[in-house]
Parts: sequence; structure tokens; C-alpha cells
Amino acid sequence: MDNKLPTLKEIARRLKFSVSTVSRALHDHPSIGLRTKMQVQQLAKELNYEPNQSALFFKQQKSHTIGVILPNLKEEFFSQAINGIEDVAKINKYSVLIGQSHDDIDQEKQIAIAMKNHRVDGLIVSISKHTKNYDHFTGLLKYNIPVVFFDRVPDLPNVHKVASNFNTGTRQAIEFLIAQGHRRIGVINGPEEMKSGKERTNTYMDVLQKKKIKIDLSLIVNTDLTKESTWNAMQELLALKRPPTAILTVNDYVALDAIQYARKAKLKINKDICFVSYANLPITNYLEFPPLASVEQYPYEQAKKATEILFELLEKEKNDDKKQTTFKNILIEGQLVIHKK
Amino acid sequence: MDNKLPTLKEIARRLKFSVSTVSRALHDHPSIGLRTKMQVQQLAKELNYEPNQSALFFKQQKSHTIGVILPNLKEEFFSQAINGIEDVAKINKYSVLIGQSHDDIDQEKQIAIAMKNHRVDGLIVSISKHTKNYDHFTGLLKYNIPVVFFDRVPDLPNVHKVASNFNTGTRQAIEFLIAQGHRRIGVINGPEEMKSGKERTNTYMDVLQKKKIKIDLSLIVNTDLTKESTWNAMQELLALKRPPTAILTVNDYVALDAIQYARKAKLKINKDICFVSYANLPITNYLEFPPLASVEQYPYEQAKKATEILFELLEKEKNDDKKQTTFKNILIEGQLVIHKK
DNA sequence: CAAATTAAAACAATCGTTTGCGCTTTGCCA
DNA sequence: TGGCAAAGCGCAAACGATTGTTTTAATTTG
Repeated sequence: MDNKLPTLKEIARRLKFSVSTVSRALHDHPSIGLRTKMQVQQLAKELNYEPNQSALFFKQQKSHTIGVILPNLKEEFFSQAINGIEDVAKINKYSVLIGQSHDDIDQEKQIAIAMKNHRVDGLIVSISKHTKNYDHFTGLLKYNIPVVFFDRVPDLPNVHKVASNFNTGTRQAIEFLIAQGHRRIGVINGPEEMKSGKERTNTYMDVLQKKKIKIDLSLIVNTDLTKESTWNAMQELLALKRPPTAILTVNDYVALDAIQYARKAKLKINKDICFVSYANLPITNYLEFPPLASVEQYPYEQAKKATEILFELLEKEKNDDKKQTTFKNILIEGQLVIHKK
Repeated sequence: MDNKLPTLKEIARRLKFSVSTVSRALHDHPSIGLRTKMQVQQLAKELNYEPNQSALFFKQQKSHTIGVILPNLKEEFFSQAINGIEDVAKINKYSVLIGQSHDDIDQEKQIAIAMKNHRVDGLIVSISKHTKNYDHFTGLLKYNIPVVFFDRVPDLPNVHKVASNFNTGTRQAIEFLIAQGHRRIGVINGPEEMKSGKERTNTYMDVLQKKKIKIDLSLIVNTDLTKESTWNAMQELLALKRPPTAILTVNDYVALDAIQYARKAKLKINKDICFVSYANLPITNYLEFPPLASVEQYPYEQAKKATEILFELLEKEKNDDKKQTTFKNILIEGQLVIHKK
């Protein structure tokens, strides 16, 4: 009953050849006679022989698997990213191991360890929103497991990373709002740890300065991306003596919460107050009151690029072990997408 | 430079013990002396020794990995399901390999083959919306790879499966609509291949009959779940001499498209026409005009249950090879959730 | 004190595949 | 006919860990 999988040994036994001959025959090795090759290949086909990948992984010290660690899959940004990773992996005949940190640093560490133990050949990572220490990732380099970060990347020079260039998109977004006549523009950022927040703020200030608009720091608030925190931020902003007429939010999910709050506060969206955000979720198409515009961050492309870099690294590792340490730091230009109503 | 990972052999070499002694020492085997154990364990810790999983997978003929094949991750239903799978896998110290079929049968087959080659220990599957032939899954049983289906399950008796009981939820939904005064209730189903459609239709007709409401088959339409197809369905339904005042849609995504169409047709949602659907996506909370109610299908629980069954099968396989073929067929009761406005 | 018992560690096989090397057996040429 | 190369195949090691069996050494027992 127990349908044992056929092995080289089994084929060799039946044909009275040695295992090595069978192996070579199946690989079309020149030192094997034609008759032998034919016999072996035919029997292999009959028995439905498939090389045991576990054995190969073991022997080649390669798992033909890449690991992916990201905050979660329920955000469409990340589920689209996975597609980019899967597509590149498939081309390279690699499998994809997934772990979600759920924005929890401990889980992130655990997953990193599990991935290492599983001997993944490489890792694609988007860090949790609170990660400040990257030892659990940089440590992997000692195990010869290359790591490429995307989207949420560490603020370190000596890592490979692919991220959005928020600069361009942010600039476009703010200029767009100013062109629409807004002068009091609020900013809802993520946690302070997230590098993107500082960049956003800097660009914001730069544009306002250039346009000779007075900067009011009370218009810039941080959140931890939760709904509650966003509502607090909104409350704070709307309680200002001169509340903002437009708000730039760190991503679409936060925008949704912010819009919900504004509606509860009886504000007319896109009239009393406008929103511009990041990510450009398809779901916004279904909203009655979507953000005016969104900075598209091309998750698929980001993840794809990151994975391509990873495979380049794997390739390089194979060829020369003296790895020249030039760290890739790719920026994908965000693009403002204005939602038509 | 090349930081070779420590192996048993390395530890043995340094301590002048044999490999087997080292192995046993690390496993606290009684036949190893205390002094030796201490020495070995200390050096192991120093060198940061971790057993090579690839070698173990190979030797044990187990990959400690389960595969997951599902249509896509961008639907929140599935990304929540993944959480259920991951959680159970984590408890059992298993890794999760993911493949998306993107509702394409060929890709589904390819992924199934890749999973087999990767020697996953088991498989969790939600089939593509058009899959009618299940050979690429049933064939895996010969390789001793158990398969458990969830949500979108094959209509076969001899497989393990976990699915929603649409019956209860559908009954609740239609009774709810009737209680609201609706008499012309439309149904937008998925593709005919999907088993759930027939069940939905049957329940629909059953409830209507019991409530003595005349059944009009032109109120029931099939779609392939795309936006275009949904819009066509809506057009068809609204063009009826007596169009429906309420519509039951196969899932929330279809409901969103249908609602969008209705709004373009200048219908007032929840007044001229109501929608009830399946899945209960969190995103509906943000909609101005959400479906009146949704049948929650508990994706996390479904997937969790499926994974638990898979591990039971793996456990059973380990103990006795004469696998008694009682196939699990679990139904998770759907529950109507009425959205408060 | 020799024999029996036991503790502690080494030996060796095994999982499936690949691959460098060595061994036969041809056939060919001088 | 002796020598030699090439063709065709087998041997054995290797990857890292586990585990049944055997060996060695130490200790107890009669």
C-alpha cells in the first residue's frame, strides 16, 4: 500500500546498474552509453521518478526557498508585494516561505530565527513599525543568508533596500493641495521610528517654505497607525484654533479612519476638509468619500525589484565568495494619482 | 571570512569526541557521562550550534513544512485565513509555503507539483473558482501528502474539507430581507462550477417557498466574480419588468461592484435597493453605503480548523500506516451580521 | 583475582544524490 | 602481439544528523 517513492537506488537495483551510472544517465552524462541511458530513462519515466528535493537541498546546501517577513498580509499593499516576490521566485524555480510579524518585534525575531533554521537561501523583509534594532537581520549575514529590505527599510547604510521615494510623491501631493488653494495642511505621520515620517515632514516643510507659506508645527502629528490613535490625531488637529483644510496621511488605512472621524464630526469631505494619502488602495474606488489623491507606491514593483536583487546576490555568492560589499539602495518613485470622482 | 556553520562534526573534532557522542550529549542521552555532556553543551552554545534542518528534513523524510494553495491573498478572506494557518503551524513548529493560483487552473497544477517536489508534509488548499478536476490534488495522496481543503472545496466525498455552512447564513439572510418587507429578491451567484452557488439557490428557493413567495428564476444570475460580469448581472436584473428590491450577492467584493453599479443607475442604496452578502469584510465599515448585512464566514476559524485536521492526519500517519479512511467534512456555521449604520 | 556487570564512548549504517577517481573492457595502431 | 587510449561503468566519499550495535574501560561481585 505504502507507495514508496522511487529512488536512484531502486532504478539501479532493477537494472543492475550502479547508482552513479543511473544518476549520470539521467543527467545525460557523456560517459554513459546510449543503450544504458535509454534503459535508465525509460524505467525512470515508468516509475515516475522524481529526484528527492530534500536530498538535493541537503547536498547542495541550498534550500531553493526564500523567506519573506512582513508585517501582515491583510494590507493590500503587502499582498500585492507578495505577488511581485512570488513571480520572481517562480522564474527562478524557488519557493516562498512566509511569516507575518504582525508588527510585533518579538514575533519578527522568532520568524527570523525560524527562517534561518529552515536554511532559506535568502530573505525579503519589510520591518515591523516599531523595529529599531536590526541585529536579528544583520546577524543572518554571518550565515550567508542575504537580506533585502523593501518598503519599510532600516535606516542603515550597509544593507540592501528598496523603498518608495516619498520625496517626489509628497512634493506632488503638497503642491497639488496648495494649487487647490489650501494653506493650512495637516500631516498625520506614523510612529516616530518610521523613517518615512521624517522624510515626509522635511519635504512638507521644504515645499511650504518655497511657496512662502508659514509653517505651523502643531499641524504635524504622529500616530501608531491604529484607528484609535488616528482619531486622537484628528481630534487634536480639528481642535486647533485654525484647523487644517487638508490633511496628508501616512497611508490609506489611516486616511480611512481619519475620514471616518471627520464625517462623524459633521465635516464635509472634499469640501470642509480634504485628504491626500499614500498607497492608492483599490478599495478607495468604492468609497463615497475617498481621499482626493493618493501617492501610488507600486508595491508589486518594489517587491519584485527587491527579489531580483536578492537573486542577483545569490548568483554572485555562487560565483565568487569575495563578496564586494556594494549595498543596493533603490528608490522607486512614488507618483501622485488624483482620484476622479 | 566565510563563516561556516558549526556542525556536530566540528564540535566532535574540537573536543576529540565522536559525532554520535556529541549528538547524544546534546539530546541528553543517558549513556553519556556528565562531564562530556557539559563540555559538549557548552561548546555548542559558544559556537552557536543549530542542527542543520535540511539534513534533518532529509533524514526524517519530513520537511516540517506545510504548503498552502489558495486563489489569492489580496482578498481579505484569504489573508485572514493565512493567519489561522500560520498560528497552528507555529504551534507545531512548522513553516508555511505559499502559492497563489490566481484562479488559474494551470498555475494551480504547477504549484501543486512544486509543493510535491518540495516534499511538503501536507497541503491546505482552497481551489480556484474554475477547478473541476482534482487529480493534481488527489494524486498527492500517493505520495503520502495529505490534503485538506477549506472554503472552496471540491464536491468529492473522499477528501478532507472544511467549509462554511452557507445554508444557515443564507436562510438567515433571506428571512432577514423578507422581514424587512422585500418580496423580489435577486441573487448574484459566482460561476456555475462553484458548489456554493447551488446551495445558495436551493436555500433561497426553499425559504421563499416556505414563506409562500413566488419564485422567479430570472432573479438568479451567475457571474465569474469580475466587476464587468457583476455589472452585466446588475444590468440584467435591473432591466427586469419587476426588478428586485434586494439582492443577495456571492461575496462582499461582488456586492461592492453591484452597489457601485446601482449608484451609477441613480438608485438609492438601502432604500430603492438593498444588498446582503457574504464575508463581512472589515472594509465595509468605511463605506457610506455598505451592504445591509453580511454572512460572516469566519475565515480564520475555517483555516485554523483545516490546519488542525492536517496535523491530526500527520500525527496519525506517523503512528499507524494503515490509515483508516474516514474523511473529515466539517461545516462552520455562517452567521448573519447586520451592519449598523 | 578472575569473571561478570555496567557505564561511557566509538563504530557504522542510513537517508538520496552527486561527482572525482579508478577499474575493466574494448578496439586501434604500430 | 604488445601497448595504449578511450569508452563505459562501478566504487566510494560527501553533505549532517540519528540510532542500533559494538567496543573499550572501569567497576563490582563471587
